[in-house]
Amino acid sequence: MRTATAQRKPHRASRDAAPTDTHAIVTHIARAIAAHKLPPGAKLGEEALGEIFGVSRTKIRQALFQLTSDKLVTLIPGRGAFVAQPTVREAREVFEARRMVETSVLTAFIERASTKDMATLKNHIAEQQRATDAGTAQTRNHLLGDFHTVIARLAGNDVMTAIVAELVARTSLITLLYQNTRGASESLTDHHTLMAAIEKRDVKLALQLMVAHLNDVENGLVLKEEAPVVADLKSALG
Amino acid sequence: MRTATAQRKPHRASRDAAPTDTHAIVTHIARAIAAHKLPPGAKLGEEALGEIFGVSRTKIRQALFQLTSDKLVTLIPGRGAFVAQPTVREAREVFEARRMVETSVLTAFIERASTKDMATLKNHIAEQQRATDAGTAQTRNHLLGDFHTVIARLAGNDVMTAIVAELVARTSLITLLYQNTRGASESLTDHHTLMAAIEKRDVKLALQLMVAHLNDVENGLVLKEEAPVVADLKSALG
DNA sequence: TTTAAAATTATTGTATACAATTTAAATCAT
DNA sequence: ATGATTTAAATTGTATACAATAATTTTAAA
Repeated sequence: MRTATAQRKPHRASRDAAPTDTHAIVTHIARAIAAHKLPPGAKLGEEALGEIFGVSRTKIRQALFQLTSDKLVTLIPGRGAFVAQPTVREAREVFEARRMVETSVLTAFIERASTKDMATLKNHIAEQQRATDAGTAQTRNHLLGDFHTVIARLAGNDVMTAIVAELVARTSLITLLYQNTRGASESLTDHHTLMAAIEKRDVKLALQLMVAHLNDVENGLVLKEEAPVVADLKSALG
Repeated sequence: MRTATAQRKPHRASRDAAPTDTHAIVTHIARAIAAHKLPPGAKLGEEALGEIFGVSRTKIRQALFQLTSDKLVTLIPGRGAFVAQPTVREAREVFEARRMVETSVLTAFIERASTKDMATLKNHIAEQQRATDAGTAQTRNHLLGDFHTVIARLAGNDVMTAIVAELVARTSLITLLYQNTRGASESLTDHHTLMAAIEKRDVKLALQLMVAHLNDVENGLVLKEEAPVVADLKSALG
């Protein structure tokens, strides 16, 4: 069945470390990007990543392709993979998309939410508060973004949830590249105010607040084409 | 630098056929699915596809991963790739997502469209008409779906355009799986009526018509869990 | 004959080999 | 020295090798 040629170094079937799967690698890198450990423009060398994750280039490649389709990584043919550097135009489009998508999702949530859903959401805000008071910047930022995804999830539409999640991830890259002058505490305040309107099931007010919130974040950015930032790998992926 | 072992059959650098790139493969398979040549549930064997496209499994694999992230293909670990079979729930969610997303996009289009944009859209409908009168079912269906994507593109937001395009592609899979009883001519009529409202820049009416259109398509489906359909490869990818 | 078990064959998952580029370094001319 | 050319090293793109798993067929038992 197979044309036998010459024997080489044997493939090692059982490994010492865990058999890290592709999804884990994608998540790990995505997290590092969201946590601003890997700045926009950073080179993502395949061999280097393979070494870090104890896996061959094959899997790294898969991960990089997936990240590319998530728009977190840019793949330049023959040159390699880099952490994406969304343009000003793309940044504006992502924010517009969020206004469009999240207003619909929020409406659906308010119309459908059970008392339990409301409690879940309030609880999430409490977590955000705790992380802001006494957590790392990384978890705080993650939770602040995750809030929007959670609303989508509780609205009960997985398709919309995936869309929101992708937009939120892209936003975190954007806010790093165009240093937002707006602090995390302002966002948290927005979330509190928004939650109050949601709980009263005041759709009109809630939509107004959501749009205002997204606008404020966008306006807090310095949306000018910047000189690319660069940095190294090994330190970022602890 | 490299540990030389034994020589094997040489890699053929220059090929006889065109050096088909991954994107072309993705498009080709996606088209075949949209054209209903590859029914939901059909097995997508790697070796077989490689033979068809004259390329190794490596590239086929990449293409299948991409199609999986587009939700047109389902990847079962250890078992292989299959044309996706969206569940009833997923189908409903895709339609809800389209109502949410496309109303926002349509509003933006009407507010921003230049006279030229209007003409472009009208021209697209004329194409749809021609394809319905005297074209293949494949191009007709493609154009009927593409109409929605074109509105997004003309609205000027690439992020939203990508989202709409993905939802439209998934819809074509859904309409096959849950045989829609509604004919193409009805959709075309809807498009004509919608265009009239768009041209008058009557946002309220246009939104009403768009939602009604999407609802009618959804209601034309038999949304019951069906027994899987299956079929072969070679014939589908002419 | 029908079912269960074993052996066989085919397919997927992952690593590696090698060609083609691209990047970096070294050499040479101005 | 500075800039252009050549040479060398590293990196990416693609195919292939082999291991592991799943599907299939064959054989054996009931």
